[in-house]
Amino acid sequence: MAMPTDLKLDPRPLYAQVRELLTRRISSGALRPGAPLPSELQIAADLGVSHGTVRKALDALAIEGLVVRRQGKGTFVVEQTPQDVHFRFFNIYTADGRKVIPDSRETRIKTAKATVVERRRLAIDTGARVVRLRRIRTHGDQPFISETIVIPEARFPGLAEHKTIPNTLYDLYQAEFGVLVVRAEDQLEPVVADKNVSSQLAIAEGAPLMRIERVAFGLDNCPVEWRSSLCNLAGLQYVAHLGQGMAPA
Amino acid sequence: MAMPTDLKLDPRPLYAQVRELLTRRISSGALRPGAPLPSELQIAADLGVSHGTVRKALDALAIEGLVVRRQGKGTFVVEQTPQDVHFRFFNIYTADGRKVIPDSRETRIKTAKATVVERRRLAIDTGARVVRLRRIRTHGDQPFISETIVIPEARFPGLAEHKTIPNTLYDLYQAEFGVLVVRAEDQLEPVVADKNVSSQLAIAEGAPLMRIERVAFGLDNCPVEWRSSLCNLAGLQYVAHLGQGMAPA
DNA sequence: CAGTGGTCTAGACCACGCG
DNA sequence: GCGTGGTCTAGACCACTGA
Repeated sequence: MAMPTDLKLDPRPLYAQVRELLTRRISSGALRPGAPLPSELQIAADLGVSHGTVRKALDALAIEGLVVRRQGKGTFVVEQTPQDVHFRFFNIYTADGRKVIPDSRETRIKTAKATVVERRRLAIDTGARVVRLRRIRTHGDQPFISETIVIPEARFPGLAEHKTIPNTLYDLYQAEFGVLVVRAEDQLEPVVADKNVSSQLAIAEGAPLMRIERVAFGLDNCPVEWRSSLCNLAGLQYVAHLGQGMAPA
Repeated sequence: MAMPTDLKLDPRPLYAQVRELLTRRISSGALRPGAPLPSELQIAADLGVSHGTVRKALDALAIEGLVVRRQGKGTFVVEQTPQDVHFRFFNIYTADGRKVIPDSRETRIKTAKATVVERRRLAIDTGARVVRLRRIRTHGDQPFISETIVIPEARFPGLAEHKTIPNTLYDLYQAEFGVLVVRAEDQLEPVVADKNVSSQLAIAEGAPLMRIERVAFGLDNCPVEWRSSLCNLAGLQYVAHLGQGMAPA
């Protein structure tokens, strides 16, 4: 709770320093998912800054989705539920605008040395090992996505030995490994089904598929997952929102 | 500048009322694109609220992209340039991560009574007329997108008579018609090229294409444009960002 | 230099959740 | 009733812009 390297020699605004300090406490695991942060007045007193400065830092964390504020109760480290994950990171809708809720089957896990592509996508070193997870996702019992998920073994020790893997992964990442996914980038490309995937998804060769490649980022802004999916949308649609809260890079 | 219906009977927070009042002044055209807003202290004095309250309202408008703040100079109504539009609303990248800068050719314009689909997408009434704009977009002289753009004639009177149509439209919408696009929703779907589009884009029938349908929304949160594009991405990628917020310090 | 937005403070009161 | 976050005020000082 005490002052770390003390304040005024840092040229950045105070609220930015407070924000970063709290971010570190969360990413380090000192504040667990679901845990309450100290109250605004408490933090202000601890750090020797004013109420308003702490508020500005907490508001920023709330906007980033790192923290949840509840009037009358307190401020809590976000605890991703399968519903949260699905709401924030799943973008496929039916023609009448309802979100698709997929299931998973035939999940297989292996570990291996990372390939060149995997190392580049995940920004990891030569020789590092990864966990590869392959599965088929279904919508109303129809298989429609074949996906491969790759994560660095160093961040997820022991995941490959898990007996059962849940349908949504990001809540598992947070609860079991303290890895909070806050942002992701999808790259989309239309392709035609080859022989291999057409048998997996029970469709004709040459049918149009959507290839989605995603890199997901953690609190430290480093990649924590790469996944590549082939989707037989067949009347479903991938929906992207543009223009809200984007700032020039 | 005087107080309109006066403040305290409105149950909403003061800053929200200030924000809405300024939004109305912009969308009504009382404040033109590029025009300076009154200074924070001026607005505070005019409305009889404090500096901080005005600031909170202006910060919100800046985040929404409605307004641009420049330290030492003032706060200005956003003036969309072709570069802004391209940055915020164009999502196609080359394999090595550079944004594609397309050109347009063969632009054709007609007006007509809106079809059922157009009426639903644009939320306009039976019998309303629309302007339809068709064009081919190119990347390095290669045609790669065939698109149809539909806008309600009521919001864009006389656009159909324009001799020349620029490459980016949203800056034209704002400068000529006072329509500011602040948000859009893209629906993506992989398809295969039929005979018609394959000749337009000089590709083989059956080649994989990306179909992108977009509805763009104005300041009043109503749809102002519907566009449907068929894209021969051919190694290019559509990129979508998920989860809010950018990099920690 | 005066005027603008950006940061920070200290304190007030309100609205909510819960015992 | 008490502690929480949510709103609002009044005033201070800094950093930047441009005449």
